[in-house]
Amino acid sequence: MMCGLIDLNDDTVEVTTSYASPSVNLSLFTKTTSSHSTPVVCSLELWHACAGPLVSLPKKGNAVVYLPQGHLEQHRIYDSPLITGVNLPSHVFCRVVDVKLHAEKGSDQVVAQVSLIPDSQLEKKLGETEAEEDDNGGTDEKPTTPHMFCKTLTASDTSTHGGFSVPRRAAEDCFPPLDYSQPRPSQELVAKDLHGTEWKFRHIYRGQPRRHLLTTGWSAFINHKKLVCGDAVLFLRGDDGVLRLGVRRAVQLKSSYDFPANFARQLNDSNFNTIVKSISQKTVFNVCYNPSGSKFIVPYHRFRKSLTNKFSLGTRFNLRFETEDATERRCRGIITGVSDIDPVNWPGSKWRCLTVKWDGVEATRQNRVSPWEIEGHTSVTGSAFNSISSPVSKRIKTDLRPEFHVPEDGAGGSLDFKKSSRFPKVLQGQEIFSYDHYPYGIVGSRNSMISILRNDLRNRALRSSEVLQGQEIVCNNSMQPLPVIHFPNVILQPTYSRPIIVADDSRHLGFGQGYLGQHNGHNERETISSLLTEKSLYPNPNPSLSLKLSHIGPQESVSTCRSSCRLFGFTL
Amino acid sequence: MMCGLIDLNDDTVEVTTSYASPSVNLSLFTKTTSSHSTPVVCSLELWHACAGPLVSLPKKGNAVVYLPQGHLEQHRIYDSPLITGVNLPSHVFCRVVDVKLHAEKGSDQVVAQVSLIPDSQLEKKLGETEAEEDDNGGTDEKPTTPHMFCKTLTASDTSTHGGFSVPRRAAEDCFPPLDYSQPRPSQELVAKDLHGTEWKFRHIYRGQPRRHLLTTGWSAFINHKKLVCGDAVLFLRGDDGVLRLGVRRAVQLKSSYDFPANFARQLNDSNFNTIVKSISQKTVFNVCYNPSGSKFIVPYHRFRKSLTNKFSLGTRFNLRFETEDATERRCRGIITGVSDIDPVNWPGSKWRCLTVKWDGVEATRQNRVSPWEIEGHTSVTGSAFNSISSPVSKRIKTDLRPEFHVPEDGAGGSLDFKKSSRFPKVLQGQEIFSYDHYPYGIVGSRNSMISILRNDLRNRALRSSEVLQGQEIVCNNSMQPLPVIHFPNVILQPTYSRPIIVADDSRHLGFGQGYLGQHNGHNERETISSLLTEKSLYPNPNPSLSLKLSHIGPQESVSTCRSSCRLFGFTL
DNA sequence: TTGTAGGCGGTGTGCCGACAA
DNA sequence: TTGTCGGCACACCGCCTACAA
Repeated sequence: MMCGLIDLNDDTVEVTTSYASPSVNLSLFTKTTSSHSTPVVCSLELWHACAGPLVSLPKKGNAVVYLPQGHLEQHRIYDSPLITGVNLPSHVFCRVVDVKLHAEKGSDQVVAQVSLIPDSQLEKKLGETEAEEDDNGGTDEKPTTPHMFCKTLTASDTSTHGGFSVPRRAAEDCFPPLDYSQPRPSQELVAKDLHGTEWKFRHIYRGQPRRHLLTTGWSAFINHKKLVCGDAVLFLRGDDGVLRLGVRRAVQLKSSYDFPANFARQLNDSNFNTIVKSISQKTVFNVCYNPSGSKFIVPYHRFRKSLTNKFSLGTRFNLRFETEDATERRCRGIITGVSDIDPVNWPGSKWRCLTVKWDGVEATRQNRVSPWEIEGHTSVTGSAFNSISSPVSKRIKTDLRPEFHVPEDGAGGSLDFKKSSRFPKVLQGQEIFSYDHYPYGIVGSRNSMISILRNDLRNRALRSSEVLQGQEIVCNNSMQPLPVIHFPNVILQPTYSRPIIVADDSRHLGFGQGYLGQHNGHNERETISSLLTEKSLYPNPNPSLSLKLSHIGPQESVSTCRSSCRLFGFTL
Repeated sequence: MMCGLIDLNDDTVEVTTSYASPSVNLSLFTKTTSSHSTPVVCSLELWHACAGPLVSLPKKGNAVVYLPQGHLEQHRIYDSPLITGVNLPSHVFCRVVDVKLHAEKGSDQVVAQVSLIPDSQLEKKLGETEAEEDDNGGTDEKPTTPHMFCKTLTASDTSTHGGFSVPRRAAEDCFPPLDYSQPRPSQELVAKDLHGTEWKFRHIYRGQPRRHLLTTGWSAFINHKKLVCGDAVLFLRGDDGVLRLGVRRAVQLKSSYDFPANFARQLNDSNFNTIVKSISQKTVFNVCYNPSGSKFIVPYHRFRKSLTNKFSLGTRFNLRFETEDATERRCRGIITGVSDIDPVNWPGSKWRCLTVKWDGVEATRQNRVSPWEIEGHTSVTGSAFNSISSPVSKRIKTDLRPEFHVPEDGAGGSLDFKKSSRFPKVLQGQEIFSYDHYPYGIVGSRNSMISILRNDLRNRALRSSEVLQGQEIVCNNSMQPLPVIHFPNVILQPTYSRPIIVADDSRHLGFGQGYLGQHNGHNERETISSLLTEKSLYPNPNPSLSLKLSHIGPQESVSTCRSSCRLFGFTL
């Protein structure tokens, strides 16, 4: 289920050592890629822009430590029968033979395929205080200034009712100029995604006051990528003049029909037996490295440094991490213990061997970290949480040069990893939602994600047999099983004439753009689940998801809503 | 990708010999079945009705011959690297341990899972003239008379424009009676398919003259099953009063997204290495037996008999077979040679070892048959092709007892196979199309299959990324890549105000029910392929498959057709 | 008896400017 | 500057009868 192969090699340093060609069978990969036949020469920038600011990748020739334990954790095949009894070292010292960038077909999630070869020389050198290897840190960072912007999709952007509202500066920066002398200038935009697929949009400058809009073509894009309110799109105009676009999801799309394919691919591609064999024979093996998953490939220097660090109980530390909305954040904690997380299978492993206690509200974070993840207590002024509490006035920032910043490297010294530092702040455009600044949007807790709805629900779920998680099948007025979403303790409310969905603690969870019917009026507050059941009655000639609304706001008559729905993924 | 497990065992004779329980890992099967959680107690009749009149299945305890060569042929993994070098006997004598009936999830195609155990006793007995084993031929055929009918779907039946026209006798025979005293009597029908899924339909008796119709719910069924004009549905009311319905496709649906799953399942389920191991160790193994594929499980007696037959060159023979429209037919030929089809891998195999020359128009059939497939020249009066040339006056026949017929067994003696002889003629309802009797339908050559079209094409292909075979992706007026079907040498024509699709030799291939627009008129006859390209231009606000029409019939103004399309599978 | 055509109401989609935050 | 709303055009869906084969 992958395509859009991106060869990173153009951009990497020449590897001084030469390695044998990979011995692992990549036939599955090759087949799948060729079956989609996308010989993509795609933008490295786009991959990194989609990956987010904190994603770092090893480069060809780098020395790294591979942690099988973390790899298994990511792939959730920890309890697979294949794995038990594997006698693998918990830390495998390797050279990076190759790095290839991919994007998952269904979700557009970025993935890197890293080819590693075990290098026992590295383990021997562990104790030595040799000079740092020439990893040639950032010298090859071409000072390209791609014109790009990233915008969190609003309810209107993802509604079936209209198109995409382009921030003015973004349009001027990234899109070809329009002839503003015309009354309604417009042009056709063509943008390539990570897979090399071309998307065409009508770009028009109209309205009073005038603004940039993407109209025709936008809905198809939204549908195809299954984007919902709260996700973000990014446009990027390279020096070659080619317009590219990418996607960053607020919640990782775990498409029901993607999962098995991915699972199979992972099992095949990084089949653990193959990896075990390769490691014992010191031959090249491939791992699929999902940057948003667990970081089981660690720069050698960072790992070595973490070994020399003293982690006494009570030591304070910092940890940088990336939130789901691509914001880089820090949090602080205190080391409370050192112990194996899995003493049976992985005795002596450093993988998440530190138990910690987090400061403040971060207490909900998992209480284990790996030594190389944390940084010594550097004096950071300001609260670690100011990005939450401070009002964010702008939702979008174009990539202006002065805003570049090089992330402080703290104690880790990850110079041998290529950071996505070219677009460090841009992705912060995906701001953390707050009621104050995003009144009709989505409350972005990781576990509450509602989008604007429409009848696609029916099309997609019924015709394509994609039943979404959390849905129940009930018989509705179409007389066929329809997926119905249960919103426990959620109340549907209208805002003006269009409904918004509100949790019973009055948080706004989203709103829809359906039409309010002229049916029997209702003023009571009722939960949606009951309403769905009540409305799922025969006969009703036109099947649609019928919801009753409670009364709120300036709406006089509130009644049944024949909702126009767009709903992709959803947990509550 | 299977569900709808049907246990045949209730209906089979008690097996006298007891066998070890299957040693083959069925976990994949079990998992998949349970994941769909359809603990179906489903009708054996329905399975056989869907399978067609000529499908025969072995029963528990039967003696059979398994031909690995034919198995591999069916699974098209003949050239798989897994298979080379396998040293398997070409004929494996087995006992049937178990038979389980399934239906494929995507296509509703019937499949049987047959568990076999090698039995060397059978091979030893080959030469003996022992009394026939008690296979208990047809004694357990309960004289149930299920009320059923099978109807080939018309263009109107599959159109988005309306519902399903139920033949009167069929409705009276299979559906609960309506209160005809009412002006428009109606009821809700619930019917279970092979998977146990319930489908609900509004059954109404209305119109002038009055007729039975299925309205609400029908479109959803058509969509879900991806049925097109030319396919057939069958309804069956069992003695338990439960209404069931099945599907027979005119052209086997090779859904693009089903295929990989099936392929994987087959590889896993009847993994050839496993089978090879089982045969050498004489343990139970499972094969997925697709009755419409190659018949690689042959009744022991039939196989033995075929060995004793003398097939001298020039011998005339009959062969019964099933056409794609479920009609049982015969054709005649003459034996021209005896030779191994694959002397390298399967020397001495009887699998399709006879080369033959067919009489008349059947010359296009493949020129190899297996000895047990053919029957000696019995005196059959009438042409072998009369079912083609004779006009078929009725498209539907209810299952009236007097119409039962027991198929002649010819020389094969397949008494130890359970035949679907309960509904021998009903499925002939899927008649061979002819222009005379089916003027607006589909010309049913195996390689020309067009259905009514609608915008589902866009929904399904674009949103669900199901691109149909034979389609090309071009940019149309929605500004996104849309699948566009190329009809070489095909001309679109209107009939009254709705278009029909006509081949350039003036055969009607089908028709659509789109609305004719008020755009630029065209009277020329043009091929669709060029029209599609021409109309795929920006700007056009409402994306749809735009076709120009040539002028024909009583339509005054012929112009661009914003077609309402339903198109599932298609080759031309 | 039943296949197809035309009528028509309901509703979803998507482009537009108005308006206000 | 840009998010949302109401209006609107238009196309599709599906239920109905008329008519004719």
